[in-house]
Amino acid sequence: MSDFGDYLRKVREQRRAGDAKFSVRQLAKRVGVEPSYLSKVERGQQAPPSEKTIAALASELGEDPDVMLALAGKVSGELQAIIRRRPKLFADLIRQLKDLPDHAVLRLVREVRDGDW
Amino acid sequence: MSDFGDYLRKVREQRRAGDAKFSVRQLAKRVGVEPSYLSKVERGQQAPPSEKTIAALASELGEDPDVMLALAGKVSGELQAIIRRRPKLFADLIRQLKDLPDHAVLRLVREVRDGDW
DNA sequence: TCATGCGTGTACCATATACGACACACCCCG
DNA sequence: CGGGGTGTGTCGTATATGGTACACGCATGA
Repeated sequence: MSDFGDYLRKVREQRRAGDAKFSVRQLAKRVGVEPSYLSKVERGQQAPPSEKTIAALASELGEDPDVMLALAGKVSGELQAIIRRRPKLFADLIRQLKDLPDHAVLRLVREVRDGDW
Repeated sequence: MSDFGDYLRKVREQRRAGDAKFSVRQLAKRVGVEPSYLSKVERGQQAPPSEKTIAALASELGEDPDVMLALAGKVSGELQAIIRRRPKLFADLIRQLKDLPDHAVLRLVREVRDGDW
């Protein structure tokens, strides 16, 4: 049940179909880890990498870092820092939004972006 | 520069002024850790405890767990799980709210709470 | 045939996290 | 003066995290 590994493998193989630069070995090299390590991660024999490594993978693969981190069971340190600055405020808000449907949350995002906030 | 330790000590000593049950030893016992450990945490000789222990401390002291976790440099696993379920949505929203003043965010919280969402 | 690249198996490891165990010196009060 | 409670110093440690190092067998193409 390695969500992260399965996803990583799937994406990498897709990229690889059109570009040999996406072999385990070459990707590992660009990302800065050992090929055997990356291989184990893909097969779920190894827990997902650190945030730093995941970010590098996402960047190389053209994927969303937040999504990949989520699959790894993590939340980016940057987001955590934002929350920590105003813990009550953000904790309340997030809990309120927990069960709201996507479109409602999205509406909020847009409202904030476009509004005179 | 131990934010967490200083805060903990301050709060505990306040409670202690009116109730001897808030000695290091007795609080430690209720919380389920060794007194020497708690003492070191208060003085910043020891990194802040785990989320579980912080939650127990907050509960015993009548403090907000999210605030104490924030002082410890953490974000509750519960909140992280909410974010992980819809990473893009929440990541976008949180980043948008990053520099908004408190009252604006608060307005949002209320809006969601009261609205026909 | 042989160098090159591929994915992977095995073994090992450095650092961080989150504490526990125990003893010591001090103070109070009965 | 002794028994209980107080805070703290020292030492040790189990587990998790996030990897590295190296070798093996297979494929492929020159």
